[in-house]
Amino acid sequence: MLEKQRHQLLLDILDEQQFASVNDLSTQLNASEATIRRDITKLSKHEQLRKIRGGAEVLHGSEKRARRPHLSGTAFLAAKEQRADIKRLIAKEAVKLCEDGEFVIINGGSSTYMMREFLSERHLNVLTNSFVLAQELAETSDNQITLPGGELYRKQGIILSAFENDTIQYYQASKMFMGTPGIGKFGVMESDPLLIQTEQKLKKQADQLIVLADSTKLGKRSNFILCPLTEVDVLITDSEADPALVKYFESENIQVILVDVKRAE
Amino acid sequence: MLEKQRHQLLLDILDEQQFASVNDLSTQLNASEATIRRDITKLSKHEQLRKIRGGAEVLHGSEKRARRPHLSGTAFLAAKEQRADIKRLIAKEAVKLCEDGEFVIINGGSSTYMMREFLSERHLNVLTNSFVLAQELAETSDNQITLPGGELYRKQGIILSAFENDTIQYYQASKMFMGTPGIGKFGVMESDPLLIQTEQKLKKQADQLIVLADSTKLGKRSNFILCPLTEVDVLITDSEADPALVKYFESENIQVILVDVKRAE
DNA sequence: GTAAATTTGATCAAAATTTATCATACCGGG
DNA sequence: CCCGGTATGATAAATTTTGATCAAATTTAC
Repeated sequence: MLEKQRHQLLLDILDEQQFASVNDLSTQLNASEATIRRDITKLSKHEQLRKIRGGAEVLHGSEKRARRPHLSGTAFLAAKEQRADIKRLIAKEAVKLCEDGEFVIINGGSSTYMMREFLSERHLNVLTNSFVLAQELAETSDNQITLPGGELYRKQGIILSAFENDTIQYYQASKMFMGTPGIGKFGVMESDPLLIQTEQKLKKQADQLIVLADSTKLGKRSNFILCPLTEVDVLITDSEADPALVKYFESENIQVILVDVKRAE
Repeated sequence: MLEKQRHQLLLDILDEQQFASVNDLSTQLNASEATIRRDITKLSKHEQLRKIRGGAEVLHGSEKRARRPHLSGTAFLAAKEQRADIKRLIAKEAVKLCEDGEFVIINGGSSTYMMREFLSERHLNVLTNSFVLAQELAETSDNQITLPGGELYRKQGIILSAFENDTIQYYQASKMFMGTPGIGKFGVMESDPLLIQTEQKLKKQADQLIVLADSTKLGKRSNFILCPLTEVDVLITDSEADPALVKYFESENIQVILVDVKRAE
């Protein structure tokens, strides 16, 4: 049987039963459990089903991908495909660091946007300047969502918070997750000057700064320095990171978490 | 059986019986009591049921966690269909009052949400606490959009602006468009107490207050008074409005605009 | 009030599931 | 026909879930 065919049958079975175990599917589709698992993993990445322990379940109603992508023209949604699998793993690792009930801050960007998938089952209090992330979380999760006030910046799908006294200053979070275009010895970079102010304000409200940056971002320069390296507590990147740089980051008291590239497709 | 499946069945059983003992469930679901206890503990953490000694009971009504909040299912989107044609005409009339380049404020609600269609061709600067309107305008128009900071209130698809000093106070608009559940001699009403503060703050920043209310809203009471009638400058309603009431509003120096119901179909 | 019965939470070993790894089979292009 | 890439099945190691046991806490019966 062709892979495509098997996927279709698998989805058909799920539609009828709501749930299906790996074992069931393996029997019904004449494939090994390993293959079924790979199928489920792949299909869940394309949001055709939900992967649960022991098998899979259907997505009901609006979770299904009939939904049009929000603010489809934003810069990062276009760039989203690049290294998406690795960013997804990094995002997964980031969400793992959270406890339910915790207050966290998440900035805009493609890496942090990937966190949406893993946040959907969580119950956190999230402050984010990412309008598109807020949209996703509003529709697919029960997380409490807080937005800073400001102007919508369509190019990036985020909210620019221009004023001194705003919602942000009333928020106190234990962690801030920050995606960045580059991080190196000079610090964490930002390419868009309009964002710096908002992101610096966000950072100020969190106890701990966690940077998400795949290995291509390491040592990369960009236009502006957002903050020095000393303010970074944790860096999540992938296993292709230059070991010398990783050592350097660690010597700067940054906890470096590496996700395995090979696990990405 | 899969864990997730068992959880689902457990909740189904509970829905029917209101209460179920650990022993019962263990028999019905073919699982040990230890497992059932773990299930109950987990589900109660997610606020899907209440854990009580000896078993579990359902959560009724308001205790229940608002079910998966598809913003598309917010209260007003459900009510949207009611008198949609008339609301649409009222919204059209409202947008006609705007000049390109103007700064306007729009509150949340089904009437004002209808403005999206007519705003799509315009170039205004819009401040709105309606998250769903902001989404629409972001995707279908070039209007400059500003949002107040605050917490997302899924039930109404709006942002609750809880803090004194926030983005709103920096915004100065020539007009505010306000949808309301009722307007009468006592003033403009609001049914949801959580919204009053935000809407009053919004109102304060606009020179002119324009109320959108189809004829069924006229003379209708609701829970709370948002503002007295003296603060209303324009009322847009439909031709089925009680002429006596219209006269009264006009005598209070309110400009009443009537849209022809017959044009709606 | 005390004793008996029941329920609970904690602990731990067994069972099931997932992930990681590898050898093999398959496929289309040189 | 061989080669590189991909898909598959098998296996081992790591992780999670489960069921059983038991002491502690709570309720019920007397």
